Amino acid sequence: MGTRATRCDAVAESTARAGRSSAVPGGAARLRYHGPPMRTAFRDLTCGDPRPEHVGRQVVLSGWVHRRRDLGQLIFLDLRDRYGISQVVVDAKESPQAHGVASGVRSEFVVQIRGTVAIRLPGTENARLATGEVELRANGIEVLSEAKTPPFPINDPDAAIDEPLRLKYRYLDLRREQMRDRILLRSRLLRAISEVHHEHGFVEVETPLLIKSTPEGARDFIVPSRLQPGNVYALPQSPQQLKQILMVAGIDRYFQIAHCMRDEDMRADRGPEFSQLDLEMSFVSQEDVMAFVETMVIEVSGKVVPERPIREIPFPRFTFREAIDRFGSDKPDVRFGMELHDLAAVATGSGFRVFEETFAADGRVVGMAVPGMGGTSRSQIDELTQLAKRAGAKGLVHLSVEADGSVSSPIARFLGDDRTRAIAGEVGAGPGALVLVVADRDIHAQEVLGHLRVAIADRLQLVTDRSELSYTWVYRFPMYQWDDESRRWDATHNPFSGVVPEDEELLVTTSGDPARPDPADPAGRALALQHDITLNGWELGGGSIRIHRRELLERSFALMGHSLEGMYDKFGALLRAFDYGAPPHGGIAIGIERWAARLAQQTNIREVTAFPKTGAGSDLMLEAPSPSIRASWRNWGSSARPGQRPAAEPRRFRGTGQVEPCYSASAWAWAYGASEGPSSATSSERSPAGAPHSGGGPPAGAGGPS
RNA sequence: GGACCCGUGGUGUAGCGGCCCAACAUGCCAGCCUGUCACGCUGGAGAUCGCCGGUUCGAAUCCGGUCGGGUCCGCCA
Repeated sequence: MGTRATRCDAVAESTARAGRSSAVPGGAARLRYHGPPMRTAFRDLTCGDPRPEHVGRQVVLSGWVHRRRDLGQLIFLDLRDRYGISQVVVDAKESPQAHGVASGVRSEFVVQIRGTVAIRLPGTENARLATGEVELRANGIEVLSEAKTPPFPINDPDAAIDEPLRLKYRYLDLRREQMRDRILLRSRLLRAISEVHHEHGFVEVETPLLIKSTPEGARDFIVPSRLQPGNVYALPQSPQQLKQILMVAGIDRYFQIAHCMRDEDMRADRGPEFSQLDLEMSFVSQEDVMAFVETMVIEVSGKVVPERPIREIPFPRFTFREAIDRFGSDKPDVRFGMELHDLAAVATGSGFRVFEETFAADGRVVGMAVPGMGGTSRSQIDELTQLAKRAGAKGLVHLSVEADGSVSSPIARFLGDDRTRAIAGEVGAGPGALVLVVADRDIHAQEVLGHLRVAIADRLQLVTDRSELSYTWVYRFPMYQWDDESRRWDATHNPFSGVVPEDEELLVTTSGDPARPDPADPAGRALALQHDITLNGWELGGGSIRIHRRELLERSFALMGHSLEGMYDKFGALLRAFDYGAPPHGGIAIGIERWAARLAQQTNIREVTAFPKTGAGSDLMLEAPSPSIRASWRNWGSSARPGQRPAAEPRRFRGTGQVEPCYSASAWAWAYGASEGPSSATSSERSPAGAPHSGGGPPAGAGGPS
């Protein structure tokens, strides 16, 4: 091949370069790029390369015009590529050709510049550029591509830009420094994950994207089958069943960066499609899984963001109960205090109706001290109350501890001074503190306060070291939760989660009748061998040790009101696989977007996603979803033909004049109607990052946004 | 499905019943300028204030609806 010689040259160059760099072991040279050579037909160096060592060399650079400073006979061009920025000096006296071209060049033009690397005049060095000691004295410029004026500044890192604009012109947004850095960070994350897993003997296996629909859990994205008109595939919500089957296949240690899709509403930390680090191990205890994952997470963090310290190793572990009781969340942010306190001891028998009714209904009264907020104004209290109500509270009680230690509160006249003081004491409120109290049903009361805890910490900026990585484990989740509406037990995680050994008896001994679920069934108290990992108050991922024994699995399904036939209908492949010798196994799934976002100190996964979708699921750049699919209907078979056609209604976009299609609810009703009726069980790993969704979803026929 | 917030020259904002056929910054265009690095200076073009309807003598401004975007609840583990 003609490329052969070039490649050999390239390798030689690479070796020479690496040799130079390693002459400064561990020094500044480590920060420089010295991977594969960037020398190509269009350039000798990248825009991040030029250094004093290149002085005197005639080189060619190619890149985008970052900025132009035209001083008349002298023009400065900042040339940019993803490696950095180099200053080019164009002197009319030195090169009339270059000067002529440079006068006509504009921002974001792509140009190729030939010139000599020169040391900068004394006093004109730019310490803010890695290449700032030198400059390229141009003696020839060629415009490779002209460019329109961009719709927003590429060269201003501080510019606030309209979100839809960024998404529509994502290729321009990605040219910006911060976005480039985040994409590079995500790339390093993926690479580190791959390296660490291979080092630990994991096998990378890809699983299919066209799989079987499992209507419970999150809504599936559906793909019609052309070869089997009327039948549909589902896109995976996670490779849960497949990875367990891989364990039965003897793979022993599996990992994959898996693409997952869930047709549910978005949040800042989840979207309709996302990537997860999916892994599974055989012949392991929960301790084995947690130990490996912890090691892996520490190694990966060190490779991706070596400058960021991990707050605590080993990672703090909380049972679900402890996390809820102390932090009001199953993803506790432990970087600041303000822990919750149960007030049963001091609030019982107070005569205050709200408290009394709560206790009578087996609810909880919990409180939290906010240091320094004692003098909070009425309007701020109202704001907090609004926050609490939006989090689902019925109300918010507050007490103020004055500077002299006396306690005042609107409800002091109901509680009496002693009791009021006792509450302040119980939550550890010192002088000047504000005490917030919520009374509600168990877990809910804590979660409301937990919500306030995080919001207040955010406002008061209680996290002092934002660079810290604070990982925690949360485990011993309840296996099931009773759903009052559907009158049955639901898997808290997924139906294959194992039960802690001491609770196995609860499952085996009770007489669950699938036809009549019982909220008092002692099996409902069972705790799962489930483990979630969190980072800085976000759930990164979750997993479990699986049930690999048939009888326990059947019992578990029965508790949730599912028949054996129902199990086979949905999980036949896995259950049949279990008949042929399943090793004990377990694993975890970690959301790549959430991890990358936290590592990049971002609060929204869009910031670490190259091409994200909006809250309504649109891709503003590709203009997807589009109505062109209408032409494919004929291929989807007569049984799939909708009664009413899903109207793809054109919507006009602000400022674009483009037509944005969207599907009406009838399209979804149709798509889901084409699949079979409701059924049971989810296949998804619990809360895998990017964008999870699942759980007692609507019956298949009713799916879809209404 | 629900709540809240946002939408004004290319971009970011100000204006929130008449003083606004809309102001500022930046960008853009033109001219001048040989050491700039957010270059500087001079001049210029550019918006009927997302869209529709209503209230009013009068609407960017108030009200209703709608579209788009964001955050949160539900949903999703």
